Amino acid sequence: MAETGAVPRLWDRSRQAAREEIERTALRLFTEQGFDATTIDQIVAEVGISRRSFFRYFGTKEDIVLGDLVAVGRTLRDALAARPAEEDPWSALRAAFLAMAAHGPSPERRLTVMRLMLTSSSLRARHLEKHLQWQGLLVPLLEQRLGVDAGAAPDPRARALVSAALGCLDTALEVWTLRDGEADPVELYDQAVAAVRG
Amino acid sequence: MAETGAVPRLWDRSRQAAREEIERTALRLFTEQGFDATTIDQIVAEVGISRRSFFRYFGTKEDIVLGDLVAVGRTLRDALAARPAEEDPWSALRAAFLAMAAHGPSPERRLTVMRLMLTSSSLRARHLEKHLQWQGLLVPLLEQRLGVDAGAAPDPRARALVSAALGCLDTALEVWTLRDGEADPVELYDQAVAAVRG
DNA sequence: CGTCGGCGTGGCACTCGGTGCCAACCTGGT
DNA sequence: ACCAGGTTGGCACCGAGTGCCACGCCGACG
Repeated sequence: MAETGAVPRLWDRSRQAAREEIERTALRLFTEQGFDATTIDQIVAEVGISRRSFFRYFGTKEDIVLGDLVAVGRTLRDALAARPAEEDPWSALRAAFLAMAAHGPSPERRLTVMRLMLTSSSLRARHLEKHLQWQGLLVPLLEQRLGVDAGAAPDPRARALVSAALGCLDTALEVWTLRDGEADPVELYDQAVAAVRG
Repeated sequence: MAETGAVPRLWDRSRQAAREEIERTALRLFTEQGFDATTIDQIVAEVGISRRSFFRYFGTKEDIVLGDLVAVGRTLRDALAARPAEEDPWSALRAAFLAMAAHGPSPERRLTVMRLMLTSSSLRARHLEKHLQWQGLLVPLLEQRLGVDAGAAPDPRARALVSAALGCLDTALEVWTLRDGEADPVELYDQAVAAVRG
């Protein structure tokens, strides 16, 4: 009860190992037969754990693929908060995305995940929900940056900026995936932003 | 077998009436107790039809609120296709949105729907899926407009533009809802676009 | 007028994702 | 040896959907 999160306790390691084994097996099945066509029962049968235990590692089936959305959102928010206040919104958001990307998974894993996302609409939907969560974290920071009065009537500007920037990010990653990871994601993002700001 | 869809047959009217009654009852329950907390069983019990029949009127629970996403998408695509080819993308998309809005529901109904959407994440997710469908319809038109070679490697520009514009639309409607429908949605949309293109 | 055929409907059984609850168990500390 | 916290698995259960089939209403046709 005294301490939480600071010291990684012993069993954390085996727990992490179990998580990773579930993840590996599940991703293999997903790519083999498709995300929607793969059932939880299949996964737990191959891993050798019970259905019930599976849900102690992953809250939902989509979480296996999407990972910890909240944690990534927090690093994104922190990265944005760390940018100088005078920086214009698009530059600040771009820098924050770059900082987040540094903490992300390997390109191969990201490619696998993105390929799955392009084929399963339920997965896409959850992914978009994640972006909404991020929006909730980023909008206040951007409103502060724009000098919006927090007490006044809701203002569309910060929301629209965050939404557009996340849209550019998604677009860049989607095109990157369609090109089998051959192109530079940052360049694709910049092209997307340039087209939007036209 | 000879004819489909052209002549509205007799029973279409009562079928339409049934649909509307389900819709009314469901929307009332949703606003009273929340979307997620309302079960299909509750709805069908109040309307007096069977569970099985409900699913012949609405494919999913979310469809009651969201309506026919595909049909709206088609009118949106047609409206965009009808714009002159020289028009710049943002203006063309704006005009297409306005044309779509003319075919939309009443402001009260839209306000109810939007309020529900702001409270249920599953509803939001399906709504975003709908936008993805729209994106699939609009992107080819916009690529043609931008002179993108359809056979070449995927290009992020048209995708980003559509995504950003839809984001602005959503933002405008969200803020409009947060202001209880008092503001002018078109003005909010223009503010959103201006902030993005800043 | 009787019957045939199409169509909506209801009911049943089933799948799948997800949750609450509880008993068994392992493991480390006293 | 015993206790406590945490893990696991099994069971029952819920809610959204789907496939299948039998019933019943209706209009058409002989």
